[in-house]
Amino acid sequence: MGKGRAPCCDKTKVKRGQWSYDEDLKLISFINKYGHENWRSLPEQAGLLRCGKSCRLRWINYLRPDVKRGNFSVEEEETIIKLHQSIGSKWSKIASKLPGRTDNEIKNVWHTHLKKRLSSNTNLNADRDEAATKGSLNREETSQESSPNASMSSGGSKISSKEDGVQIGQTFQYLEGHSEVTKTLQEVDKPELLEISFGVDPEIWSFINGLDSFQQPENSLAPRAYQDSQEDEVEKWFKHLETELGLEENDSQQQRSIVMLTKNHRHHHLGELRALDKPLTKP
DNA sequence: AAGATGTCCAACCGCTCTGTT
DNA sequence: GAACAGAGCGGTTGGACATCT
Repeated sequence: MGKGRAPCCDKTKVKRGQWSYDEDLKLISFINKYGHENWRSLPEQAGLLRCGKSCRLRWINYLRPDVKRGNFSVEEEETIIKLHQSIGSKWSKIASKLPGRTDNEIKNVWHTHLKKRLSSNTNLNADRDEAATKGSLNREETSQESSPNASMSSGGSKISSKEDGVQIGQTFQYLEGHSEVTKTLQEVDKPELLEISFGVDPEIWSFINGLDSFQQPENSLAPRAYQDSQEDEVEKWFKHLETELGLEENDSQQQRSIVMLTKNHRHHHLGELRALDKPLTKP
């Protein structure tokens, strides 16, 4: 045992800010191979210039296969409100009652959405109408076509929409500590996620520009079939990228994880396209 | 069209909790 | 029981994006 408390990391030697796709791939492939027994030593072992805490946060809040993204259903929001009233800002406790949701996400939703709603008006119904018209949280944009439960991949009826390569409901394994955990793939591939911003290496764009028919419409709420065809293209791109990064493996578990990652990331990239509002053309 | 302002969310910070020696 | 390391938690912030003027 050393003396005094060691800093969690050397701030001058770690990268901070937005995670890159490469970093995500490294982290997810490392955790799939070796698990995350020790967050402190993980970054070095995984070849990441990141603080262990940062890796942990990234994994838990974003890369973890069972993390559910997208809309909070009315039921989920009401659960948050009720639990917050009873136990206060115990976000991790609240998160434990909402499968697939992270404490950070719940906290954000509370601070940016639910708190205001409660303070301005205690009438939930009136506020829901307001939220719907304002399109708050940019996730309501598809609310007309989705029932409150439509965005939930757990709790309600099991969604089994077919996705390219993976399907909702598909099970897969990954390591958590020393034990192998089997998880069911939840719906993370939501059109509304196109709004999420993501920092992308400019070189990646030059590669994307080489892809045919990968053009983002002005309206990100494109028909589902259109998005699916785009996703096929992006899938090809990610396969190429994995090869380039030397992350391609025969290990089926890892491949599944990478698919998960790519499915998360492609939304970021699509969102980026939308943000840039630039047509992608062949060089 | 462009600057100002508002909103949202990923990530960081620092503290507390828990397990280990 | 004390001291420490590592993990977890909750508050806060910075930056990207959206909307307003």
